Amino acid sequence: MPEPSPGSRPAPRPTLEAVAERAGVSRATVSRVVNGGAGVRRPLAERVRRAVEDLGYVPNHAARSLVTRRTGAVGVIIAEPEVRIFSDPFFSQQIRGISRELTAQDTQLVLLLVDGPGDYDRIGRYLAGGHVDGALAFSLHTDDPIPALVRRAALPTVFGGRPGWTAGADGQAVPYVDADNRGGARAAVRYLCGLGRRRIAHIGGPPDQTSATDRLDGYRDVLPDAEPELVAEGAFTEESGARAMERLLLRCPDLDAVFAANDLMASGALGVLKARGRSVPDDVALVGFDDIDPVARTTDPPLTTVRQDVEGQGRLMARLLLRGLDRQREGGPAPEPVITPTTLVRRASA
Amino acid sequence: MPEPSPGSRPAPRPTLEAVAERAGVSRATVSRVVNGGAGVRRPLAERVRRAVEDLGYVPNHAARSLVTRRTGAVGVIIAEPEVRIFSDPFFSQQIRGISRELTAQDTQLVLLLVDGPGDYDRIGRYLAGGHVDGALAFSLHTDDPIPALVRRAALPTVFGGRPGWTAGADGQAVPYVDADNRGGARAAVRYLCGLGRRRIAHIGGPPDQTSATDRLDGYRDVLPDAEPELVAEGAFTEESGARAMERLLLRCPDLDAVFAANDLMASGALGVLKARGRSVPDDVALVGFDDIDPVARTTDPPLTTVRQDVEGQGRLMARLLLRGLDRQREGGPAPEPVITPTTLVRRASA
DNA sequence: GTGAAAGCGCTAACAT
DNA sequence: ATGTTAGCGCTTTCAC
Repeated sequence: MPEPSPGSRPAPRPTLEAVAERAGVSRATVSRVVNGGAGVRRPLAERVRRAVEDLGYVPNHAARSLVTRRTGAVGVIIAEPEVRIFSDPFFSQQIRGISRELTAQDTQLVLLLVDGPGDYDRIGRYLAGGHVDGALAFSLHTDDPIPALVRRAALPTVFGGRPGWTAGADGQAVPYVDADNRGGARAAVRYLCGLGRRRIAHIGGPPDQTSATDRLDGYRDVLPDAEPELVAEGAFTEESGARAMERLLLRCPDLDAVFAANDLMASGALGVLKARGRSVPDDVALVGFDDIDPVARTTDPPLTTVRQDVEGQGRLMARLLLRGLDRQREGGPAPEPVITPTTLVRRASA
Repeated sequence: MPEPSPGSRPAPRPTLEAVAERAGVSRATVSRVVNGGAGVRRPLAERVRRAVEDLGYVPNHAARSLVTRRTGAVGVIIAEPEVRIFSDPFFSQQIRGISRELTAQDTQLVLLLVDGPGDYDRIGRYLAGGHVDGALAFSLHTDDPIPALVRRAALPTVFGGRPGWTAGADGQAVPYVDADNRGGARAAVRYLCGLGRRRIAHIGGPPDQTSATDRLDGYRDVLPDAEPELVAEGAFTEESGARAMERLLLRCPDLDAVFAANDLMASGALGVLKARGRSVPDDVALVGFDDIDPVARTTDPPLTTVRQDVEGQGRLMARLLLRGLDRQREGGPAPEPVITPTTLVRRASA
């Protein structure tokens, strides 16, 4: 029986050579056909394709990589502070977007989880080791060691979210994809103004994340004269939003609107508002940010919020990197940052 | 200035050859040193190591892979029905465990997200393409196409969770890692019995997942004569647990205990019980399964539940695969399944 | 348009 | 213990 018995070695995969022989052509011709078939006459190409099919030929990636000097893989770095990413729908969507785009470009996604401070070393070596053609990283905090790593590895990298340090040490622009946080915040606050609200508070995120500071900046763009008491700092968690809301209520009992820097905090704030007997949106109008999937539409009332296309951002990150690879290979410039638009989604909370 | 100007090509990486020349030895010797240095005299090895250091030599992975026929990477397949995995703490922990183990073994994690039925084809080609040495897959449903793929690709694979089909088409055992679902369920139900409960109901998971059927089997092991009315089917979601609880209450108003096949459903059931005025644990004792992180300890009352070490399972999957790789390479047998123990965690709900 | 030939950087026999 | 040598499977000039 030709059935491989449990103890037999795996069958050796057919090589270009084998295909060439079967098709009665040279290896070079097969190679051309396999790689798009440019410059090969139809009948020949057909014969080759048939031979490939018959033999079940699959190109050997290592051999190809050895000569092309491309791995066809990119690393996605997920740093320690973000280990929870997988529980965060935000990241999961972004990864999904990245995966979609990479897949479409026949590029592999190598997941690099940073699992502790000691891991940065390992990741750095890996990146420098030429295992991947480029990297994607999420730059959440200003003191992240990742940027230095990829810089040292001289590896093309695109960041998700505007990095805290805007330019590299050598003045090169750092490529990143980010939502228009500032513009979205402006839209939210303007909307509240348009509703006739006069005492508009803000619950901000942690000041070491640009998404938080950018949204705060947007708030200030519209309300440059807002009293400092109207701004409370949270940590992007529901709990922290609740605490911030309590402080705000204490400091400014007369507030009539709140713009929270994300939906989670908005949800926390909503709970406190209701518990304190303030009706939303009648007494206090509430706007969030992100339009995060279950949260924003399942609160009571559902949240008016600023939507950003997270999956699209992921796709964009991958696309930017892949485009940049070809260019940088030729010594071209790194790709420019991309800011994706946001839209205000009206629901019942404002 | 030796600083690479923005328009310069990336510096070519030093090769074995360069190191050999600098150290005044042959390529073979350098190779030996780089790969552990067995059989090379101290002083020589030292000289080589210094040269490696000086030149910043990093082995070319493609070249090595070409000759060793190992890629040093494994694919982690995540199928469409589980796209939410990233929001599921269960999977995120498992991935973390996998990542930890692979990292420790210097093996890369290539993430393969199946993004639709059409993707199975692509994944199949990829797996057959020799890009990875093995695969890790989660076999949630009985009709999953993944098993067929890896089988066709003749790729060593370890499953997370017992697959629905216990043996391969050729009678080979399928390697997997799973919690002792049946034993854990038995422990839970026995515990309820020990509490003096006499009408113990069960909320089961979807019957096409072995984790659900195994837990049901465990329940039946202890209560072989339980009336069918005491068993309701859920879908492992909080909502489905609530619905199942409602049905149970209708059919068996006199029940005094519930064993739910996971914590999410237990949480849903808890809500219904409280809404119906049944106090937990006084009127109805409740036990869950998984000890899922925020859920089990934050319900009111906190859940008594069956804990499984999910991260450990992930690590085990990776370890099993890597060990199996070496063996199977020599035509050895696939690794045996591993069942990890569960422990009953007593909290306030039972 | 097609083929011949020269490597890509490395490991593993095989010599010594 | 170390060096020599022959490829691994592929792409890519360069002739024809």
